Amino acid sequence: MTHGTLCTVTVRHSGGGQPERTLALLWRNTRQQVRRSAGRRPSLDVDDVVRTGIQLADERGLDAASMGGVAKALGVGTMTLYTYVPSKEELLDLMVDEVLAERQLPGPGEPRPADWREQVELYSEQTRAMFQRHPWLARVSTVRPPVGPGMLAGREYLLATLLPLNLSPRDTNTAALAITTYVDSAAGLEAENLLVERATGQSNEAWWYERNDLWETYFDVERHPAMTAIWHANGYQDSVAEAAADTYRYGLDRLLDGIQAQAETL
Amino acid sequence: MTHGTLCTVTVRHSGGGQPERTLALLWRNTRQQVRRSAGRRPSLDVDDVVRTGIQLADERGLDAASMGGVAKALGVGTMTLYTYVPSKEELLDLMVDEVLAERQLPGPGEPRPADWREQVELYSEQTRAMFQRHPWLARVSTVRPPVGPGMLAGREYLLATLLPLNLSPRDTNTAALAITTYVDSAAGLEAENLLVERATGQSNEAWWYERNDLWETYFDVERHPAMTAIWHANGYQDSVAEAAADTYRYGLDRLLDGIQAQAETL
DNA sequence: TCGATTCCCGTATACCCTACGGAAATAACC
DNA sequence: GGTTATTTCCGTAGGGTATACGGGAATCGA
Repeated sequence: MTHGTLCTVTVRHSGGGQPERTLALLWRNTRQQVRRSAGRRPSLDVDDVVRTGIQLADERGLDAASMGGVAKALGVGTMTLYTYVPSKEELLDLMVDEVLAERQLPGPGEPRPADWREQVELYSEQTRAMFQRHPWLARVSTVRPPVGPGMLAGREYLLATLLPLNLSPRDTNTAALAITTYVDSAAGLEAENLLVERATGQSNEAWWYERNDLWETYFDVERHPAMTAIWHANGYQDSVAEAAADTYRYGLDRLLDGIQAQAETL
Repeated sequence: MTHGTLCTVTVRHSGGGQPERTLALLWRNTRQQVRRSAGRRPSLDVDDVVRTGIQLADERGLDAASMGGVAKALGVGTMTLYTYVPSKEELLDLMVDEVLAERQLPGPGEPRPADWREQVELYSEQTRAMFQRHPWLARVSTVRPPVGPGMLAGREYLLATLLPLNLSPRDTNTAALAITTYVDSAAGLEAENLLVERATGQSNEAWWYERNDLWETYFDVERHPAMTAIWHANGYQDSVAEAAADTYRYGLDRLLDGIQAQAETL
């Protein structure tokens, strides 16, 4: 491999048959452990493993957070990790919920912005910052997510934000899902752009420039009049990063406009 | 591995340094080939490889579309594929653009629905159906996408749809990006739910049922009043599939409402 | 001191992608 | 027809991944 970078992404279909163990790990900080009596003392702890995985993924991409990589960073044998974490799937679950919990969202009873849109804004900004800190999140599937404290806190906050709109309970839930779908996806795209630039060492602009042949050799103006019109009207952003940021803002604003309009006709 | 399934997903950061070759492959059907003079006759053809990759991914998941798997399905040695396709990255690019091109969207001058919202609807339904046919698409990164005929046709159609709204050129483009972001993400989530059910052999409802401990042991009603309220008001859908479908519809409708409102105030 | 218990981890298996280089087939030319 | 250039075919090997297995090492209670 010369320039291209290959990322292998592990997708959690979590549990592997022992959901109780996974839940206990996810919620490990809400119950205190029973000190076991006999046996060798552990040299690590689950949080060490999870933290190291996150750090490696942040610095060198999700690939670096392999079982071997994490073990080496911790100075232990690869198989040692399996005494702390049942599998790579679970480790990824734990990493995800950990960073979800990093978002600073007010809990029930705590002070928050007055306007519901500003509250959603807070959610969206915290989530966006999370993706910027941990761009590998964009590569992790969100179906059957880790149902840990971080995920539940996010859902709770967003639902609480929407309750005052007095939509039907069903619509309130659906609106929250629509918002998270959009925010996660747009923020993930934005972060992924950064990640790919760092991982390949090539700017997005250089990538497009390499593909100049497209416009000169293959692009047919007759078949793409709208693209051509937008192009000539200078409708395309100068950089991919700018386009991603604009899209994020614009789409979220329009989505919230739509939800607001629906709430006001009730 | 007992129950859990691990998917390794290859993410294209395409090109690997030879963008001309990639473009030539993506647009292979728009220029006719020059018949080479000497040398052994090929027993396959790029389309055979791409089609087989798509078929395997459809039937048995993206994992099955490995170089070895595709080669075996074609009855050739693994390394033979490399005479048709420079790498796995490129193969995935070709698979993606192929299925993007499957969408039946009217080109310039061809008849289409009168209302712009119905036109967007057509785009969204075609895209959604595409994700249902090829759920592995949800696992493929869309940054630095394959700029082939399928992708360009989709962008052209959507932009043409939005032009009559008379937004600024910049906003027209941004609105199109916001729509594709939402549609791809929501449709991808929906398809992925199906995929995971098929891959694990476990329904989403069974998955949640396995996690009953969450509510009984870990869930704190005090810290999650909004979730609890929605729950008691029967706000949660009965099935994950239903929730995904509702979210898709609701979010797209509100997003289009927002765009329409903006267009009408001009 | 002697289990019992727990942690540590080397080895082996089964995948993955792909660089390399030689064998086989074909066409053009002499 | 023989030679040569060109292209396809693909076995082997190397380096990556996750993890099942089983034995060795450490620690506590009795």
